[in-house]
Amino acid sequence: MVARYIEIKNSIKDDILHKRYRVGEKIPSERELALIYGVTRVTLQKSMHLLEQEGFIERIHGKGMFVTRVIEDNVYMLNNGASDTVLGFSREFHLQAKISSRLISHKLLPATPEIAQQLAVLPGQHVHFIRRVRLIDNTPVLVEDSWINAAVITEIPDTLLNEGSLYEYIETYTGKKIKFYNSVIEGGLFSREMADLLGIAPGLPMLKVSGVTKLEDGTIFNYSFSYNRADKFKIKNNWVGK
Amino acid sequence: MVARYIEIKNSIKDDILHKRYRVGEKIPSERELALIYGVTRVTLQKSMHLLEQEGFIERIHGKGMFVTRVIEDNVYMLNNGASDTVLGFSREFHLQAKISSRLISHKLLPATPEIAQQLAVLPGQHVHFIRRVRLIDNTPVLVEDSWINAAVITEIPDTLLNEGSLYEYIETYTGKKIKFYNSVIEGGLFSREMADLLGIAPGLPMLKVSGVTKLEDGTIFNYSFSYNRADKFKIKNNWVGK
DNA sequence: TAGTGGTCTAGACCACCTG
DNA sequence: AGGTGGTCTAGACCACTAG
Repeated sequence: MVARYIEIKNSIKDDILHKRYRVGEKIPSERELALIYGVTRVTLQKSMHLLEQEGFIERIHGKGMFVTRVIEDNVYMLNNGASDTVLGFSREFHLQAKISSRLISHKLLPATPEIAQQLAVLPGQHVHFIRRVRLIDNTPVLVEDSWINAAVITEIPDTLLNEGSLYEYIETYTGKKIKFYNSVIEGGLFSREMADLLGIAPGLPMLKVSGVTKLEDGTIFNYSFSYNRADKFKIKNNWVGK
Repeated sequence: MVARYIEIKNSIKDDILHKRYRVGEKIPSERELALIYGVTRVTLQKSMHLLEQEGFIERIHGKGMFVTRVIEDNVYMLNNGASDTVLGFSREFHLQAKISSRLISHKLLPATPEIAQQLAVLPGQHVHFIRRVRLIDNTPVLVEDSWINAAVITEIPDTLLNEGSLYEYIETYTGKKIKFYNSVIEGGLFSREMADLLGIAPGLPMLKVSGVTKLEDGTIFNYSFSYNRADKFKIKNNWVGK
């Protein structure tokens, strides 16, 4: 059950990605597009506001809507903001490159006070601890530590952690979509331990992303840290006023 | 002329910040709030979707809307996403701390091809080059290089660059609001040159933010790089699905 | 079943931009 | 003046959650 305004947004995004509209070009007005797609202006506006937030168009009062210059790059974008859903690493990049993982550790542990607080469980409750090195085209690019509430996800097969998408597994396992991802990004340097796992020199620059992931019903299931090679990742940020 | 849904959003945000609603607490339903504020549900929903994006509440289908745990921290947040407008450094932090600047350089130069492309002007057109060290409570925390289209802003007083808010000056100068800020965030290490300007050791971790700033009519007026001490700044990221 | 948020309609008027 | 996006109304029905 996909909302009409999402379908329309994706349809127009497709038109932009397939160059049916060119960069800088004016696309049809709200009233025209509403007629074309057979919806009211309110619905169409929801689509276009989304598309603006995702950085594909600019809406300019009195003038119209224009296709934005798209940033191409040779590094990967964490959070390109161009998705309706929280995808996770595998689903985010699997179309662009070969994604794989090396499982370093997977244990069931009692939650420390800090972990318990972040996962909104009682200290001592069982949580999965998972450490993985993640690779793009067979090059290690990041280390990820995840704590997962074992009351939400009892069983996590190790084969999945080496190959599949954990987020996809959790969505099918729980029957709920992932909706929230609140994260904080910091800059830092790779420690000896992390650098060894990635096969690089310690002291190189790192982007650290930490945060919690929640299902659409508000359940927190994941608290994670990822330590990303700063030469491999950037973060895009499309700020639109009002 | 402030839109009603912005007023309502700010009113409820205020209620949260002043603890009139507590963390985790359920706030009144859309229908109740719409009645209270004397608007329709559609208008009220615009307010609440904004508030969700800014990370103050979570909307949960079938349950209600809940106040989110607010992250407190001893470092400063670049892009806390909690503003309707692009504020710039001075206006972003002046309520939290004493903000000042040290003007290192201010020249009028012909645009290089790269600068010209970013500012959407012809190479050789005049642009302001401004380098400033910016301080929070008298501690240097970042170096910022800005290129500003001199066709949009002819005159920039040096006193302003040492004391005031450049963005505020530009909004009054042009009579237009700043609407777009498209930026890219990277991790890196401080070079000798930058470290000397900040009075720190080279090789310390840095967050580099580069991007262009536009007015509400789409005019690009600023192309800038800022080099931020990674021990002083973080970036918050509230991802909400759909 | 009752209450919640999610989506959508068919209008209306306003503010901004261009010729 | 005519076209554009920005805001807002007064409804309606659907999907999810709880008791």
